Amino acid sequence: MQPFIQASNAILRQHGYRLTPQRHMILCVIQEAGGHLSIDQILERVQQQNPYVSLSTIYRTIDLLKSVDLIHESHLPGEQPMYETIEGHAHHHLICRRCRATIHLDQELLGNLNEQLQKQYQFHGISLGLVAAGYCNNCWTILQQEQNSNLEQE
Amino acid sequence: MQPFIQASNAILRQHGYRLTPQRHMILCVIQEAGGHLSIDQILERVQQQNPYVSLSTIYRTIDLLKSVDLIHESHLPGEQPMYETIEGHAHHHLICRRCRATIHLDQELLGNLNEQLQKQYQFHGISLGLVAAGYCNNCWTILQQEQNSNLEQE
DNA sequence: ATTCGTGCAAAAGCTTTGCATGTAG
DNA sequence: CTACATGCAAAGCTTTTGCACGAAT
Repeated sequence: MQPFIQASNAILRQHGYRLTPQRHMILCVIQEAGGHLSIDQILERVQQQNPYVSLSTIYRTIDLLKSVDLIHESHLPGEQPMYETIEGHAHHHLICRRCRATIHLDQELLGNLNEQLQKQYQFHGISLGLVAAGYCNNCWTILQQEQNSNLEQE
Repeated sequence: MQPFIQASNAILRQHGYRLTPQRHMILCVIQEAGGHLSIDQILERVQQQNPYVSLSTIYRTIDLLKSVDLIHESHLPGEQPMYETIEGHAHHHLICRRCRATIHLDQELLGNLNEQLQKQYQFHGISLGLVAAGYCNNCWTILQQEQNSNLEQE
């Protein structure tokens, strides 16, 4: 068994939950994807292994995994909520507004911002979420071309 | 008329839209609030001025204002989407998970992150959105007390 | 006259819940 | 045996859409 699953099992048991086959599948699917998965995508991939897993189980499991901090939810404006495993460190995202390509950014980018805010505003248990949206080089070029051809038509 | 409304009007007209009474009210409500407003809160405040404005108008107007970059949407996991005016500069937030107090953070906090990302990933037109969520000092104290009394009951 | 915007009501999603059945400890 | 999990179906929300009326150009 993968160490990731062993660790997850331990955490679940600490909270009084069992690692059922469904929960196991869902965890594996999310981890193997590496990146963001929506509820739909999780359902689809889980059902490839067992078509009888229901959508409500996905929802309930996601809630449960969130509550014990095994997975993290991020919710970009205009998008479905996405889920990914946490595995110890937070991460941030750089997204292309056009092709939706997503680059994962390192926690270090934000330096000591966490402690800074904690001190300055006396907040506790701060979690940071950075979303950077722009246009990747490729899409930027395409957009430029589109603009040019629009101008010519007028 | 406020300069903010004049500017908004100009931007709307540039895109071929009109500044209708409803759109005017919605813009004012969001700007006057200063911080984050949800769809519900916008509807409530708009209807204090005119009870016959419908929810679908709020949705449609919000979509339109987003599309011309007059307002910005942020969507924290487990919360409703929130809206605020942009007014030329990005801003970031520190939010208390319990009392919802919102502190506006300075753009400078993120330093040259923008240029850094631009160079490193060759992205263009990057806008940054930082959301920091935690517990303010007051709520943190209250939560501690609640936890203690829960333990005693068991 | 024609295009744009709104309100209403219905429809469409997405998410949660109640309940009976099944499973693990 | 008891508590926990699941699947199914129904209910609950939030958001979007179709359509007819009204307003602006």
